[in-house]
Amino acid sequence: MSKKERQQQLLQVIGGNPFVTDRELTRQLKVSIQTIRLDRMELGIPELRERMKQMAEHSYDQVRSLPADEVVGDIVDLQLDKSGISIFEIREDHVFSRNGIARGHYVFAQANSLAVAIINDEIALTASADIRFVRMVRLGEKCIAKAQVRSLAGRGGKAEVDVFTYVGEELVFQGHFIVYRSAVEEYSEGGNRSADRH
Amino acid sequence: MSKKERQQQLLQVIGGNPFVTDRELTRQLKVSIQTIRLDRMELGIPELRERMKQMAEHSYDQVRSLPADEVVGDIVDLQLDKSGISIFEIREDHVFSRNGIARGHYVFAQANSLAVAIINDEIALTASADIRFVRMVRLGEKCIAKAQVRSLAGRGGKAEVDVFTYVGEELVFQGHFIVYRSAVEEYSEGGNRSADRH
DNA sequence: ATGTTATTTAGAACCAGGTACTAATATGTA
DNA sequence: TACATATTAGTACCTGGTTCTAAATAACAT
Repeated sequence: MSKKERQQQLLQVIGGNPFVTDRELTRQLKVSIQTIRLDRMELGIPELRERMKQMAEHSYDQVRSLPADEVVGDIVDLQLDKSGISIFEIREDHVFSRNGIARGHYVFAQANSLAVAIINDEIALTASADIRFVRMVRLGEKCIAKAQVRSLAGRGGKAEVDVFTYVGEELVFQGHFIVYRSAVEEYSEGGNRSADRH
Repeated sequence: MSKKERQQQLLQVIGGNPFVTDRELTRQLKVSIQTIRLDRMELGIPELRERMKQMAEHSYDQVRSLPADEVVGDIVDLQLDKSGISIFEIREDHVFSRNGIARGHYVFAQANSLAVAIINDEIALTASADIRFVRMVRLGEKCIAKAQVRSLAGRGGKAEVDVFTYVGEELVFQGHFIVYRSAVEEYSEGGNRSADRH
């Protein structure tokens, strides 16, 4: 068996079972452990422990990425159909554990929540958005999102809301949201709106 | 600080960051490494490597047991730098209580997480996104997000990822993500990590 | 065959992050 | 004071490697 063939097989075996040790590989491929290790080097395959670590980190980040908590940002100022401000502090839960940089969807969630809350209607849902993460946000930083309604189609139409999020003076995020609004009664149980928005 | 208090703190610290070594724990709890180890014994907390192994096995089992029926809120298929699938079920926490419609940022979060997870680099961050909420998603519905990498600029560049989210056959969300990627070496312990993922 | 290069194997030193075990030293507490 | 509990110290050992040097083997052309 040629070197290339063997390395292909190596990729296959480790692909099929990433938890295999070099010693087990020597049995399957019938070469010395040094050869296995040289092959791993050449193929850029990390050692078993590193493979497990990466899988663990990946899945750990994954778990934390499904936001479990409801409220994203405290709305400190709200003028319905006009403007609003929300504050959101980046905590451990909101960042990648590797580097302490905030996951984008938390920054988005703050802006989205604000864009929806600002609309004075029974139902307000985001229809589409065009967003840009201007700079990374880090653990401990306080994001201040400022929203402005740009246009309001009559009842049951769409609204356009711009949101700019700052850390201090610095712009970190900007988004242009199209928000559906309708006083449609299909779901409303007649209560006054706004109470359950954040 | 009493033994019980310390052990409570130990549980907390390891719970908050399972990747912590005993040595780091001595710094945080201000006791000797032997005490840390005795505490771990008593509490039945395995060593760091075992913890990582268990996490890795857990996620690996989930990935390879592609049930498509029962799994909730997780990545069920992942081909780094190519494509991925994630499933997320909308529960009470994720909807407006008034009408049972999912808040947009949860749907976005699923897509964003997937778009970032799919990128095979040390650091991957969303730079910008263009998204559309095609139809409302309701309480109890299962969102299946499918991501495809459309382009990959060389190391340290940007990647474009398209994500389409379905409930059953119906498209509910679509997004075009620009994801920053960099193999910044500050954290990398060398080696590419593509070969060992299925 | 001879020299040349590539490939494979061997072996020793070292590392992280532990376990297992023994023993000494606090710190209480009855 | 004596005894028990808690804490610290230290050593030997383990796994699954890395790094390095060096030798043996194979492959190939001249």
